[in-house]
This record gives sequence, structure tokens and C-alpha cells, in this order.
Amino acid sequence: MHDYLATLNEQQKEAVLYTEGPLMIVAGAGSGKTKVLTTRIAHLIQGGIDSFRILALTFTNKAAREMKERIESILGNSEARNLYIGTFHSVFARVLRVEAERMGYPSNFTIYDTEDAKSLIKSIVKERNLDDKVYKASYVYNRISSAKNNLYTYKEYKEDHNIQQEDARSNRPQIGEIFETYSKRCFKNGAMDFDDLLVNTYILLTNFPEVLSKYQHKFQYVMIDEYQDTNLAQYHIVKLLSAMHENICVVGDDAQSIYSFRGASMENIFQFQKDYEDVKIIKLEQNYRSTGTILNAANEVISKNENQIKKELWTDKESGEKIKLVCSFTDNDEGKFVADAIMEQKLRNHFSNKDFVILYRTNAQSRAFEESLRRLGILYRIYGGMSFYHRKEIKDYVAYLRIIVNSQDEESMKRIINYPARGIGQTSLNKISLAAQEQNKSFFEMLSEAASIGIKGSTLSTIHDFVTAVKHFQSIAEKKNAYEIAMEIGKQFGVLKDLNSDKTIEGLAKYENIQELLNSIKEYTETPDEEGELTDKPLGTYLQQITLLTDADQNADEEQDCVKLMTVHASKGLEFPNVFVVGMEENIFPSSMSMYDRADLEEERRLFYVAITRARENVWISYANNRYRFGSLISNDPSRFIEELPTHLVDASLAKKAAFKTTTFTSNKTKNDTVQQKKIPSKPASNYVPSSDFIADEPGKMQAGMQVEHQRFGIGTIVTLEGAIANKVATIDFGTMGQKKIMLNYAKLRIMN
DNA sequence: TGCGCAGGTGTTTTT
DNA sequence: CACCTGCGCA
Repeated sequence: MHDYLATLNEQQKEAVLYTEGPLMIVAGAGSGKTKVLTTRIAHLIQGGIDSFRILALTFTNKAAREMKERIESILGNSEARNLYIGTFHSVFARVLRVEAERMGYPSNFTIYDTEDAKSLIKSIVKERNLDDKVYKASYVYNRISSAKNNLYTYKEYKEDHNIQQEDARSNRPQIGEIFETYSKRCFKNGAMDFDDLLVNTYILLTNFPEVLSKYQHKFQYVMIDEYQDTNLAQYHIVKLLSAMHENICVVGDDAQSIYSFRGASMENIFQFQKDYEDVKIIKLEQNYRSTGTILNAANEVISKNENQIKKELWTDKESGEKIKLVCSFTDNDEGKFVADAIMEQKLRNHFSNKDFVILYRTNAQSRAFEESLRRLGILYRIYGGMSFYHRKEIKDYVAYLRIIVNSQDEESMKRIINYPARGIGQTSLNKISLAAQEQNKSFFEMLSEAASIGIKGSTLSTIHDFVTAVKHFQSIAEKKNAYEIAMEIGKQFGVLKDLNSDKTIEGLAKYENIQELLNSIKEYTETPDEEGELTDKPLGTYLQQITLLTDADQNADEEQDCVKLMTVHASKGLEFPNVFVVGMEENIFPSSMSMYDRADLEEERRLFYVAITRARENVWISYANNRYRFGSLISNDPSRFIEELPTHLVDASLAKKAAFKTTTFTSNKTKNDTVQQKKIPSKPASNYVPSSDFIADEPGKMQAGMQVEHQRFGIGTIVTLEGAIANKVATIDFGTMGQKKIMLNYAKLRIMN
């Protein structure tokens, strides 16, 4: 083992060596906090601390995995595998699996993701005959979620005067009632949502002193990364767990607090200093990541915030290139610019694809960049958005696995009882669901007694067959391994057959996804457990794991040489040589939702700060004058944050040049319209603006058999044309992209010769 | 009961 | 533009 202290600076070293008592590390962006954390843990283990007694909580699964690997490489042995390290959610899901039965939950409880939770809320709103436009599932969910993050039970929620007034004012006085039903229903289903994992951990630790004592003893050292993004529930859990040894070390940066919408509160940082009299505070202020220019620009931006801990981030790196400000005419032009710039940088400065990241405020902004990168043949990968395990076909399959593991789970039961279609309709389901509630039985129990509530004929026998099959799998669930069971379920219930019969491109993709799911289960069953033994692993653990996985956690093709696209949120903790921060416009960044409140706006500014500080060498800040939104063109002013960058650090030549850039127009009606040269107008001159090198042909000219080019799908052949002249739909075969139905009136297609 | 179509509606950010 | 929902028809 090498001398792990040698590469640390004074403050870093101090933080590593200060192991006893409460410690807060205020770590600026790029100041080596992961290095400090991993070295600190390695140092503890090296000093004889039992690795089983160290708890480290991170913000993402990926961060946890990487930390584990780094600790292993410092130590040169496999001690790190014994650490309790992971996200709050995954670590406490693991704890709850052991302890949940004390609270009346099955140890195989199901974890509901946001989609599951919203669908349950939806059905409760429906049952109560409330207007689902007023009681929108997402609104109600957010309301319940933030209550839980602040440790409100439904009872407290209903009794809280302020909350009741808020709900009354928003004309949604029933939210408390929905909250109550929702909580009871989750409990009855043997299910916890994301927030419950924290809330129930808190309840467990406060209501069961013997449990608290057990984990307090166990965790001799507690470390928390990204402390600025913890919420009240997490704060209390951590405080309880570390109360005995008080060897608690938190690492955070108030300037990077960007999750308040999820209940996170920077207050926790200030509170930490009040909670412990003997708290030690170490600031890491040397930045090892970015050039002087980037760092100075970032410092300047964040200094506009009122609410912050003062610190002075510095670097001894050279100043480097100026920040490049880019203005494009439309969002498509912006995409094209970025792709071109990447191409140019690759050729000129020998960068490869993986040296670039495109950061945007919202997931929906990725499209223009996908198109332009694809057109130049640049490999890219989008992080975020829909994770693999959230795809519909995967969730359906997973729902089968869930009910085998936990038959109380009504949501999952409803999801698949008639998939593939077997003739159990909505009417019967409503009947059963209602009866189950009245008789206080689980949905599954009620299914077994369907005859007693007047269900008969073929529906009854289908239900009977279904119940028998489920019971069969439950009975063998203990004996066979997870992969075999999953495989057989697919066969037995006709899921595999159903997917296999769909020969469309989408259908094939779905089938492949299911194969991938099955492979992942197989891999899971074949991976040795923590003691290195190859035991038959329970399906329940697998299911809990995958629900807590996000897209960013998938690292299968991590090493592929791709340009990365992601939201600024998703980029936290990462670094890249070249960063494009795009869509820097009012209403987008800052978001229109966050412009009218100082605290919200400051969070947007911190977000911008996070974006800039991801970069090692180059930053481009880009905005477009016009962009498509809901299918029509809108125009935004450049973001106010651009003005906050010091002008001497910004190269604005690309923004000025764009003002005289030639843009190609084609009119909607007549082809071969004269190409106009224009200065950038502040409002769109035309409703139809294709990217400049692409001239669409008239819809009327399209004929079957023609080769056409589509800006997103590439080159394809028109298979059929259907519909009236005003509303023609073409089926076009784009080869590897599959067959697409395209509305000619909307799509821009160019005829190839 | 199941599928197809027309129309309405929607964009923060995520464990 | 893309998705989802609700409604109408077989």
C-alpha cells in the first residue's frame, strides 16, 4: 500500500486525520472531497477500525460504488466490501428489510417508485369522486412527499392549521384525507414509497429503542456526502444514529445545494454547527479541477447569492481559455453549433467524444442535440430521463415478480391481472377492489373469493386459474433461484409469448429489453454475496434494488467513447474537460417556475454554478433566440445569469457573429422560395424554420417508394401513404431506426435523388 | 371487452 | 410534437 497521505494538501490531510468527534468539511467544487472521504475511510480501516462498523451515505448509487472501488484500491485488499455504503434510500431499505416486521410490514415489502405512487393516488382520487384535474396526481404526490420529508404523518398534516389553510386556499381541502388513505393503502399493500424508506427508518429508530441501540453500536463512524442536499428526515436519522459515538463527519457545499424541491435544506449545514459544541470545521478551498478563468467566473456568479457560507475557492492553474458565449437563431441551430464545435475540437485539440458533456436544465431539451450529433456520426449517450427499469414492459414484468414476492401488493396485481389480456375487465376489478376494502382483506385474498361477490362464468374461472398460478409460484419461490422463477413466470403467464408475437420494431425492442431484464436477474443470482458465497439469492432483494436504481447508475457501457448529455442536476459530482451549458434563456434557466422567489432564484443560480464548475478546460454558454415548445415557436431573452459573468472572462464573438449569420428559410407553401439573408430578428419571421442546411420538400410531392430524409430519423423509404390530402400519414422505413408513421403536415422531409 | 382515433394537454430538477 | 385520456365502434 502506498502512502495515501502524501498526495493530500494540508486541509485535506487534517480532514482525513481528524477522525474522532463531529467534523464538518466545507468542500468547494473540485476541491477533492471524494478523495478526502475515501482516504478518510481507508485511514480508519488502516488504523484498525472494523470495516463493518463504518457507515457512509452518498447521494447516488454510482458515487457509492466509485467510493468503494477507490477505497479498495488505496487499501489493496477487499475490506471495503464490508462497509455500509450507499444512498440513504438503499442503505435504509436494507435496514428495513431486517426490521420492517416490527412495524407490521412484511420483510419483503415492495418499494413503490414515483409512478406506482401516483397511480395509487389517482385511484384514490377517483374512488373519492374528486376532480382529477384539481387533484392532479403529481400535485397531490408532491404535497404528500414534502410533508413526509418534513416528518409529518397524515394525522399531523390534517391537524396542522397552516397546511389546512394552504390546501383550502388552493381549493384542495381533501389532500389530508387522500394522504391518510394513501398511507393506509400503502401499508395494507406491504409497500413503501421512496419517502417511506426515510420516514419509516426514523419511526423505527424512535419507537424501538433496542433497534436504535443496535445500530448506534454498530455504526461507530458515520460519514455523509452532499450534506447540503439532505432533508429533515435524513437529518434526524443521521443525528440519532451517530448520537452514541458522535463520530460523525459531514461533507457539503452550500453553493451546490440544488435539491430543495425534494425537501433538502441547507439549514442542515448551519444546524450541524449548532448541534455539536465541539464541532470541528475544515474548509477545502483549493480547486484542482478548473482553469482560473472558469473558477473566477463561477465565484463571481455565486457571489450574487445572499444566502451562503463565505469561502474563497482558488486555484494555481493557469487562467486558460475564456468562456465562450454562443447565440443561435433556433434550438436546432444551437444543436448544430454544438455538434460542429465538438467535431472541430476533436480534430484540432485531439479530444475524444467522452471529453464533452452537454448540460441542460430540463430533460426535454436533449432532442436538438441528439439530432445534430447523429447527423455528424458522433456517438452520444443520454443520462437521466427514463431509466431502464421504468419502461412499461419492464415494469409489467417486474409487477409479476413483485406479486410473487409480496401478494399484498394491489397496485402490481392490478397492473398485470389482465396483461396479457385474459378477459378480466375493469368492472370486475372495481368490484373486487371495493369488496377487499369493505371486508378488510387484501386484493389477492378477495380474488380467491371472487365467487362470493357475484363474479361468475368465464371471468371467474380465469381469475381462479390466475390465482392458482400465482400461488404455485409463491410456493416454489423459496426453492428455486430468482432467475429460474422469473423465466418460468414469463412462460407460464404468457408474457414472453405476447411480446414475441409483436413483430413491429417497438415490439422487438421490448422483447430485447425483457431479455436484458432476465439477464440482469441471472447476473444477480450468479454474483457471490458479501461473504463470497454463491447462495440462492432472494428475488425480493433484487426487486428492492432495481427500484432504487436510476439511469445514471447504469454503468454497463461506461467506458464507451460517447459525448454525454444530461441535466445539470445529474452532472453534480462529475467533471469533464469540455462543458456546453445550453438553453441559457429566461424561463428555461432560470426556470419560469423559479423566477419570482428569491430563494428559488438563488437555487437556480447555484445550479448554474454547478454547471460551470463541472469543467476542467472549456466552457461554452449557449442560448437560442427561438425555440420550439409544444410544437410552436417561442422566443426567450438570454438568461440573466449570462450578464452575471464578468465580461473580461467571456469571449462573446460567437454571440455577435450569430447576429449576422445567414439563416435559410423555406416557406410553408412554396418550395424554392428565395433564400433570405436576415439579421437576427427578435421575433420569429416565419413559423417554419428548418435547420440551415436542410430544405424540406412539400408534403404533396411525397409518393410511395421515394427515398426521403428526416432530420431526426435519417434516410428511409416511404412504404405507404394514407389519409386525406390535408392529413396525409406516411409509413416510412428508416432501416435500423425502424418503421415510423409520420404526419406529413408536421414532419419535415427532404426527397433524396 | 378491446381497440382505434380524435382531441386535449403538457416541461423543472430525482432518490 | 408526443403522450395520454376518453369516447365511440366492432
